[in-house]
Amino acid sequence: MPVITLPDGSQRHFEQPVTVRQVAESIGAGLAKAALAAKVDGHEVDTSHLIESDIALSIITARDADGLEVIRHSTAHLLAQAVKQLFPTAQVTIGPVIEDGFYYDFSYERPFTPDDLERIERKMEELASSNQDVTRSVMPRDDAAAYFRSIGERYKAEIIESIPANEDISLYSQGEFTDLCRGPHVPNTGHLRAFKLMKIAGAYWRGDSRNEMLQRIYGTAWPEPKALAAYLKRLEEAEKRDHRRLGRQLDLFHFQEEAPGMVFWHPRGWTVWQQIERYMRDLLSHKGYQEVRCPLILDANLWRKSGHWENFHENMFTTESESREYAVKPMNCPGHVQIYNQGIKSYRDLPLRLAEFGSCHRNEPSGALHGLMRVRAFTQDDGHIFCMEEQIQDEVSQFIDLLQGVYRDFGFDELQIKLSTRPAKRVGSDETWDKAEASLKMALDGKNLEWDLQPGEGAFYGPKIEFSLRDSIGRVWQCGTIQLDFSMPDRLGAEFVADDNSRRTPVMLHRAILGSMERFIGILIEHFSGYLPVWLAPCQAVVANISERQAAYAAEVAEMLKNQGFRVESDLRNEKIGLKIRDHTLQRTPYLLVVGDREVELRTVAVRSRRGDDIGVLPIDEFAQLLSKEIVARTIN
RNA sequence: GCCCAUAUAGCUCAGUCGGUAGAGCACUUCCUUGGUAAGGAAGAGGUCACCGGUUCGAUUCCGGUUAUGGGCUCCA
Repeated sequence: MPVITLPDGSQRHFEQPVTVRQVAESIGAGLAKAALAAKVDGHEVDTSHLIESDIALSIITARDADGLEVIRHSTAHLLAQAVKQLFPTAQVTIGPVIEDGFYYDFSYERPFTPDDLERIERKMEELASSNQDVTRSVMPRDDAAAYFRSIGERYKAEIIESIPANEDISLYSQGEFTDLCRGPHVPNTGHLRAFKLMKIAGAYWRGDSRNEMLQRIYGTAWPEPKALAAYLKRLEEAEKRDHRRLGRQLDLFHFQEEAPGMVFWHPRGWTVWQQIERYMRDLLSHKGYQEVRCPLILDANLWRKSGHWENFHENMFTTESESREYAVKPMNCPGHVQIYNQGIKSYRDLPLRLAEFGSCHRNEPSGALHGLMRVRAFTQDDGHIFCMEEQIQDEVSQFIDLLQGVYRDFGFDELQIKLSTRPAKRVGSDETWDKAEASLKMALDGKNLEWDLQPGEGAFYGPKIEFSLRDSIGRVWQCGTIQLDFSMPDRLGAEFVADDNSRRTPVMLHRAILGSMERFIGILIEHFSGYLPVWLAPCQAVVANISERQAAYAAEVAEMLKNQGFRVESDLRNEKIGLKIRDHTLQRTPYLLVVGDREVELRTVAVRSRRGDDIGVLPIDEFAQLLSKEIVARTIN
C-alpha cells in the first residue's frame, strides 16, 4: 500500500502497487498523456515502473530538461531501429545523448551516404508515427550477451560482457527492435515528433584510433517542431559569425594551399593583432615582466635535453644544415631558460618574469586544422616566471588578477576555472606536489573564485590551472593557463644562489592569458560577430562625402583624425551615400561620418553608428572626443 | 593520421547524361552629383585545384595527390 509524495509535498495513497502511469492518471489525464518518464526517489524510471513502496515521485515531461534527454535517447533508439530495418546487416553499438541531440554508431560494410541519411530519416518518421509502444524487460547479463550474440550483434554483446556478471541488464523493445539500455525511455514512439538527422561521420570503436572505424550518425531532437526550427535557426546564426567567413568578408586574413594551417594576415587583420599585442605589451611591462625574443630554430639537442624531442618529435618541424639537426620551436620555454641561464642568478633576482609573443610551429595532424582555432604556426602570449617555491602562491594570485582584467577588457564576463592535480606518471616528490597544489588552491580560494578540480589531469611536470571564457553564444573556450614546472629548470640547468649561498633550482611557471593570438582573434571575431569594439576595430571611422563637392573636406577630416591617432579612412567614391552606408555597415566600421554641403559649411560631421543609430551632427573635435572616450573605456557596442 | 563530403571567375553559386562554360555581387570605363543599407549602361575576367588513366575528344567518367569542410583521434 504505497504512499507517494509528489513534488508539491502532497501525498497520494494507493491500496495496491501502481505504475507511474497510473499515478499520473490519478493526477490528470493531461499529465498521463505528457508523461515521458519519472523520478522515483531521485532515480529515473519509465512510466511503466511499478511502485510498491512509499516513495517520492516526480513525473518527467518534455518540458523538463530530463524529459528532453529521454526524448533524445529514445530518438537515438528510433534511429537504430530505422537503420536495422533498412540495413539489416548493420550492427548497432552505442547511441548516447549529447548537447542538442544524440548520435548512434553503427558498424556497416560501407559508409552511409547522404541519400541513406534521408531514407533513414523518412523511416524514422514512419516508425514514430506508427505509435509503437516501448517496453522494458530485464535479463541476467549472460542471457543478454547470449541473446545479442545470437542475433549477430557482436558489439552489443561485447558491451554487455564488460558489465559485471551478477548484474541484470535492462532491454528496451519497440516493434521488432530490441536494444540494451539503462533507460528510461518514452512509453511510445509517438512522443518523438521533432527530430532531424544532421550528419554522418566516422568514429573509432570505443574512441580508440587503433580500432575499427564505425559509421556515426548525428541527429538532433526536440519536444516539438517549433523548438527544432529554433535550433536550426540558431545554427544558421552561428554560421554567420564563423570567423573564417567573417575573416574573408572583413578582409582580415586568408589561408592558402601552400601553407596549410598558417595564416596570411591582411592589413586589417594585422591591425587587430597589433592592437591586442600593444595592449598586452603595455600591461605586462607594468606587471613586472620583461619582454624577450628567442630564435625560432634551435639545435635538436636542446629539444632532446628539454624532453620535447622524445615526446613530440613527430609533431615538430625539423631542418638541417651542415649535418646539424635543428627543430623549429614548438614552444618558448627552453629559449627562456637559456636567457635565464645567462649570468648567475641570486634569490634576490626572483621572481624573474620573462614574456614573449612567441612564434611557435607544431606540425598538427592535417585533420585537426580548423581556421584560426587550430593552426600549425601560432603566437603565444607566453611568459615564464622563475621563482622560489614560497613565491608560487603570490605569483599565481597576481597572475589571476591580471588575467581577469584582460578578459574583462575584451568583453568576456564569465570565467571557468579548472585545477588539475598530480597524474600517476610524474616527476618531483610528493612533498613538492603537496606544496604546489596547496599554493594553487590557496591562490584560487584567496580570491573567492569557483573552480573545478580535475584530479590526475595535471602535466607530468606539475599541476596547472586552466581558465576558460564563455562567449556571447555560450561556447566555452580554454585560453589562459598557469602551469607549475618542477622538471624543465632542472633538465636545462637553471639555478640560483640562495640566501645560504647554496645552489638551488627555481620553480618555473608557464603562463599565458590569451593562449594563441590567432585563436584568440578567432574567438573575438565570433564573440562579437565581427563587431569588434572601437579600440580593436581595424578601421574606426570612415568619412564619406555625398557628392564630389565635399571630397576635399572629407579627405581633410579623415587626415585630421588620423593625425590624432585614430584609424580613419575616407570614402570618396562616386557613389550614392546609401551605397557607402551599406558597404561600411557590412564592414562593421563603428562610425560613418557623412559630409554634405551642410557639414562643410559648419565644419561638422553627421555621425551614424554601424548599428544604424543617428548620433547626430558633431563638430570634428567633439567626434574625436567621443572616439577617445570609447577607446579608453574599451566600450563594447 | 582515420572516415565521409567538397574543389567551376576575386566572392556566393548554377551548369555540362563526355564536344574546352554561365549568373549575381565585386572589378574597369562611361553616364549620373545623388542626404542615411544596393542609381544606370557597357566591358574585361576562367588551363573548371593539381597529376595521371580511359576516350577521336575529359571541366564532366576512373585512379592518385593537395587543400578545405564535417566528425573521430590528437593538442607539450
